[in-house]
Amino acid sequence: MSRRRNPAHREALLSAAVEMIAVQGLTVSTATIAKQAGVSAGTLFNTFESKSLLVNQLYVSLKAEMGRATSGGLPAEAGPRDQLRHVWDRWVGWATGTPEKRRVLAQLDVAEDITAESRDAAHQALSGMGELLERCRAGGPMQNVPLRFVLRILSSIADATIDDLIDRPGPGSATDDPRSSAAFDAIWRALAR
Amino acid sequence: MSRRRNPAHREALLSAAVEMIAVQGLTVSTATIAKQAGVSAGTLFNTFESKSLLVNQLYVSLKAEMGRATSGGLPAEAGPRDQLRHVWDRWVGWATGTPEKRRVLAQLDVAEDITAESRDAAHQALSGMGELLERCRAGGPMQNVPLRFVLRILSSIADATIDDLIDRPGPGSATDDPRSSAAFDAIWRALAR
Amino acid sequence: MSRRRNPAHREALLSAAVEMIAVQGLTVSTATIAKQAGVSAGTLFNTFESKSLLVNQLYVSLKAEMGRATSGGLPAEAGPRDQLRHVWDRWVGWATGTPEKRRVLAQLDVAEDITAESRDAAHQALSGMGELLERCRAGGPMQNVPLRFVLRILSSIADATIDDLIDRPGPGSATDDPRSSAAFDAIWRALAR
Amino acid sequence: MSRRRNPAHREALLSAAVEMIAVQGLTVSTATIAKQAGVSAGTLFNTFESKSLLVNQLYVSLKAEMGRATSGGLPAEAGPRDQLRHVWDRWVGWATGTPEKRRVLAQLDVAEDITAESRDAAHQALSGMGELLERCRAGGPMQNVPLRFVLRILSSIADATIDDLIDRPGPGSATDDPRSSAAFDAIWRALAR
DNA sequence: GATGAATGAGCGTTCATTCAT
DNA sequence: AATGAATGAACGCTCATTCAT
Repeated sequence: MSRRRNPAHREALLSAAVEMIAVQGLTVSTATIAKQAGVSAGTLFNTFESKSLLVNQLYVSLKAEMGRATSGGLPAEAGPRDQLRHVWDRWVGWATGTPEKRRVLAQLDVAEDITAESRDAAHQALSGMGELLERCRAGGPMQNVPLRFVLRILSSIADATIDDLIDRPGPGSATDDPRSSAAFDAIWRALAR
Repeated sequence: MSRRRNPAHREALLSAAVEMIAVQGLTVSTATIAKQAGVSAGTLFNTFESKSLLVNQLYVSLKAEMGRATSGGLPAEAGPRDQLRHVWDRWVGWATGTPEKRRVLAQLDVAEDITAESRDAAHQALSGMGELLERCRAGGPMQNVPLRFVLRILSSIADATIDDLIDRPGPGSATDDPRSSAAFDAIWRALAR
Repeated sequence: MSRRRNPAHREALLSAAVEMIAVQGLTVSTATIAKQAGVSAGTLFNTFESKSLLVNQLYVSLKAEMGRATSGGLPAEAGPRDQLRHVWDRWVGWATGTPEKRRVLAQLDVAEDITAESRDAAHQALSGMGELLERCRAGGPMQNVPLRFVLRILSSIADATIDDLIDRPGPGSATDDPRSSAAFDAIWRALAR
Repeated sequence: MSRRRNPAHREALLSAAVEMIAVQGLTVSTATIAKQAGVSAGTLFNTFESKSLLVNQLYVSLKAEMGRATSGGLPAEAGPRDQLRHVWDRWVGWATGTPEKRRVLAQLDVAEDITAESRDAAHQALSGMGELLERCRAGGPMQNVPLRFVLRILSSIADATIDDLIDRPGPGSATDDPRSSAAFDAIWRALAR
């Protein structure tokens, strides 16, 4: 008999994990996650095999969601700056819109038991940005360091900006906040000729 | 006269905590830390009262060490750029020189049970940079966002740079690595007029 | 369908607690109780939530058992003296028949972490005797002190008698032991007109 | 070199033990007792060798104190009833006057690690009452049970009376409380012809 | 002798995981 | 497949006792 896992369980458990990890950290018990998801302790392990695997898949899944949220609707006609700004706005918008997920990702980024494979898979999520970034830095001061490094710097600035916007929300939308614009300008000045 | 408290224990425990947290994460057992420090389980609790307090004091102490490593020997005569570069080089040099401590700080930065008081104390560590940063951004594009935000961006770039240098060590010293210079240039372009 | 909670565990744990507390006192470890009950350490806490709760429920349960053992089969037609003697015989018979339970009750009676609620619940166990006692003392020398006080005196005499019968068992049945009769006579003379 | 134990330590530790056991039960730590006594943890063990020994000596010492408090000033000319009443009043007076000591004795009476030797020594404390009790019961209904048993019954009534007077203090002095008189009358009726 | 830091066995409790139902 | 009771290793922490000072 094949174990047909109920896909609704998978989603419910991942959502529950986000909610509970956001509040209690990675030390939440599997029992707490299962209860929040409305399934039994056993079902969690039928669905994910181990807590570690659940956490790894959550990591990949959140990064993928972030990639998806960030990449759509790119204005094809626009120049690189406007395109990057578009990505930036979507990035900031998504993350400040789901602070729990951002919070969880911040924990997973430094978590011990996220495997190298998961980290690789997660990096794919932003790989769509690679080509754009390449165009942005062409001829600029960061043209001679690895693209991976540029992406890392960019991500760190994005995360810092997002965390500041979450910790100290401004009066308007996060995307229009002066901090978001200032950070984007900084990036652009750092990258472009 | 009573047996005197061995002052080396405190340092030994903090060092052991760095070593073991770097490898196993914050979930290392107090028994493991004590054993690594060469003292008994009881002595850990004589010295720190709780694991949480040990971790908090470790956080404050590492941040303070980082602050000290970063702040000394500033060339008084030099302009802001050279001064900031001086700080940058020391920062990168210290963190790449003690990758375990950097790794532990990355975990503590997002840890659940670091108290607000500890975070405040930790922020003092970089406060010496505040005035310098103020001079660097004067008249520049980041003059209108909170200094705290600028510091946050700066720190995130430093951490990203350091982590990349640690993950993929270059052939020479970290300070002379092109990534370090590129990141510093990026910061300077982001900050200054 | 889930695995069903084994209802025998609760009884096994309470029995094991009686056996081990009788021998080692209230400081027995939960591990010892669980092992004696033939269940795992975890099951003890699935069943009772804390050691303190186990101990409280044991107290209430032993008092209730004592109440039940004491109260049945009262000869309705008989006079107060014969009725009280009936209760007395059952009381002495039950307690000397399960010296471990008597021993445990003696410890729980003075235990620090028996709650007021548990003590209240326990008092209900002897409340059935209240009315009978009221009839016994009517017009007698103890008619003007609180009934609670009379019950306390009566209980203390019973316990002292039982403890002596347990410590120094006589040749025959405890109920027929001259000490039991002497103590009952003492009570009757103390109470009745 | 002989270990001259400072006798002041002994008294201070026994007093501290009474105070702390009365509040926290027999599980008080030796450190707590030592601190309350104003001596170091080490001195407690220089003075008593083990916690168990401290507790045993405390038991014997409290019983002895009770015996002394109870026995003095017996009116030589008086009849047995008045003499017993004299003892009774002193007993109730002493115990209600030092409720902490009574509380501690109640715990020690059922404690696991009070040795048989300590219990024997403790019984000596009331042995002075033996002869008086013998005279009181002569020709009475309790003349044919062991004196030890009579003493046990008497003690249990005294303790029950004292505990009730402590738990629910009356308006006047404990000795004049109707419960004290009622209990004494009960004893007298139980004992005497 | 007095001190109190050091010790380590032992505690109550948790929780990832298993498995009978 | 789904359940949740059962498991037992592991945890943070305590405390009677020892021993260097």
